[in-house]
Amino acid sequence: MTDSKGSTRVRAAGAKRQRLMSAAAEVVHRQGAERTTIADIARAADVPVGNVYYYFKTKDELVAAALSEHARRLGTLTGGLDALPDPRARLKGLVEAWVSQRELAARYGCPTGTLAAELDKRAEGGLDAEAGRVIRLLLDWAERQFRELGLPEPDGLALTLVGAYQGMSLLANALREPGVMDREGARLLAWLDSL
Amino acid sequence: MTDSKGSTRVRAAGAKRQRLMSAAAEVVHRQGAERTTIADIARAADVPVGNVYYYFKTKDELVAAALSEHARRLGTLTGGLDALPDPRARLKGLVEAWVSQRELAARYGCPTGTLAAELDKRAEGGLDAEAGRVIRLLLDWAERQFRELGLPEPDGLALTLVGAYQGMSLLANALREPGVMDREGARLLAWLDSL
Amino acid sequence: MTDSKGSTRVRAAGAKRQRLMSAAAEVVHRQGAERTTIADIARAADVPVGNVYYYFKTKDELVAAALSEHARRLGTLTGGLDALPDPRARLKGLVEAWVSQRELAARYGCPTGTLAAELDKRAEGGLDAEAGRVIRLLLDWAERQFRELGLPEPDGLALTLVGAYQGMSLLANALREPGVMDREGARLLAWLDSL
Amino acid sequence: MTDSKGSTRVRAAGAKRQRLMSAAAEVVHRQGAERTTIADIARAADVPVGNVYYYFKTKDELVAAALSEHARRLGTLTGGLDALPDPRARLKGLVEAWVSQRELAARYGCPTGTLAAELDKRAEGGLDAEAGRVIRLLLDWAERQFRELGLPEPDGLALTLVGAYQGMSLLANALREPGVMDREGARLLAWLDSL
DNA sequence: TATGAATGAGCATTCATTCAT
DNA sequence: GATGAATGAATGCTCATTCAT
Repeated sequence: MTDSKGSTRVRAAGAKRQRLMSAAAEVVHRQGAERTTIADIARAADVPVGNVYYYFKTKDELVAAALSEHARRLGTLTGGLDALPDPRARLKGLVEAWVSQRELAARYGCPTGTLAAELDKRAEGGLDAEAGRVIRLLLDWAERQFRELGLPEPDGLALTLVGAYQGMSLLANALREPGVMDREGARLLAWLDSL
Repeated sequence: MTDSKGSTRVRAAGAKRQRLMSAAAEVVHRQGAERTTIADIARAADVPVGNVYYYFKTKDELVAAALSEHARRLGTLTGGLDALPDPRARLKGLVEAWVSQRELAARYGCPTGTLAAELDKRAEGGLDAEAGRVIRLLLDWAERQFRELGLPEPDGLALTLVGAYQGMSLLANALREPGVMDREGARLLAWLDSL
Repeated sequence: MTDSKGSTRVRAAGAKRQRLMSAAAEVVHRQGAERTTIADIARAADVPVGNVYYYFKTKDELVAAALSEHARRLGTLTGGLDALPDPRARLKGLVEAWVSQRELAARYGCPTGTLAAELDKRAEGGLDAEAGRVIRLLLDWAERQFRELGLPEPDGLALTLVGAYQGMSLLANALREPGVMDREGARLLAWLDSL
Repeated sequence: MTDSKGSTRVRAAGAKRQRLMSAAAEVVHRQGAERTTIADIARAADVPVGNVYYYFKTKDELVAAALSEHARRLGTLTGGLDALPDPRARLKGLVEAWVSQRELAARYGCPTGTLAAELDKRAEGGLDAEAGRVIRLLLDWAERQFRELGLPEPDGLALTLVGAYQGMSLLANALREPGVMDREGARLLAWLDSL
């Protein structure tokens, strides 16, 4: 019931860190990593600029944090889908989740995909590999569903599915047409049913 | 055979501008628009920094030039394919061209796609729409082929084809696996044959 | 006598800002706004260049600060004169103050006047109007004195007085003759007595 | 009657030079010397940038040319007034000429005065002295008229007259009020009559 | 002479990162 | 831990001047 100052502080500190990660995820998705300044993120998280460095030693660490925040959100999504008994239903649920984000996708693209594309242009840091790892998480989850369905080459199917998602997000974004998400989403659902 | 002084100068000037466009296309593809400095492009084109501004008034104009250079190359590619009598063969030729670029795609992604993703995060300038327009060129070309084949919803098929390309490029890039291009390329060829 | 850390910091920060304003006022008066670089002001204020932007977001803001510094000094001058009981004595005190600055005027002109002339050539920014406002302060003060003397058309008299000051400063400056200030100053004193 | 190519060329060259001087006078008056680029003047004179340097070796020479163009125009004005039999009428004619330029003065100030103020802030070049010389021409002319009227201290009267002109131009400009020119102009006319 | 093109020094501004308290 | 302030390297862009023809 009582909170020692210490634990309050720790909790507050943890909250601050989380606030920074969340803000980083949002702002970086919207503006891209390169155009996002530490000050942007600090402002969004309502944390003084000088204080950010207590939680993240470099900007790259903050970008990595944004990435892992997106991974966490992806985990929450697939974790929820795992409750469904049918693997096919899980995959279709994933596609439906994508389509439900159509507006965001048309405006800013897939958070992980666009970040991956951006980070892959960097020579230094190793952040590029990090983005690949998050995408691999998604691929692995999809592959598990396809395998559970007993389909051949579940890894190839996962590649096709996730590739289609990245492609449709990019097109919706580049053309600024959320409708692309609906159209391609419907096609993917039909495809999943046909397997 | 002989060159008047005048035409030499004009040709040289044109050559320099072309050299800058080409350099911009390459460097921007490799480093991204944001991380590319005017100096980078100037160095790659072997042009003094100050002179770049004689040809392009702003960095944005140079990025636009890079984009249109990619559009030009795309035009060259599809223009060549147009010589083929069969639309299906043209589409398959396109996919094969994509696959043949697997190494570049795995390292830097699709030039137009990654640039579109980057530019779409900008509020100012009209550069974002510009990238969309280049992608639309590709979509339109593909749609024409599908229509010539007498297939229903040629625009949707084009969306699926180009989307698959963007997706596979992004995955190959994020995972640093050129093999993705081969695998998905083969699938696309089979799909085209099945239509 | 003792300074808490906080107040020291605040005072130091305020002192730095003031130092920048003061340096800007001086350097801009000497070199003109256009020929003055941020580095010039930073050097004069003994502040690292990059730090200047913590206090003033643009060069224009610094020029505006220089202007308001001059307005402040003008306010100090007229404020001191307000202590005199006789309005005529106040006006003559103003003229005497001008004459006492003869060397500075002959070298660099009236700070506000020359700045106004320079800024009025700019289309952008609202800085031109700003200079006019400072001059209006002087006009208004003079008008109040003339009105208190019960003279007709006090605004016209103020215009004549301030105009004469601007004119003599400009001539003294253009001819590099401080004597112009003495000569015209004496005439103004006689004129004030004759009213 | 016949024009050899040579003389045509010379005449054309002279015309070009004059066009440049005239353009320089106008543009520098409007934008100030510092904000005026060689390209601005070249454009206004319809002369290719590279060619400007054939007529004026440096930008400073062009500014000096602008100054001497203003001196020439001043000479034309006073030369015209010299035709009047009465010196007082000449002086009043000068004031009336000033007032007739009220709009220009309110917008850009006196060409010579503002240029003098700007150039006097320069250490190098000696252009500053040049501006003083043009103003001296005006002072001398006015002094001659006052002397011819048999008035004491004609040089002081000239100083007062020209100073008033500079002052009213500056105020009209700073306040953006052409009315200042009318008001002070009327006062000067009355003053001339009272002498 | 005429002219488009070339050159490089200089400047305002941004921003990640560090420091002092 | 918290915070405003400090720091300096980097970058886009301008422009007077020069060059090649």
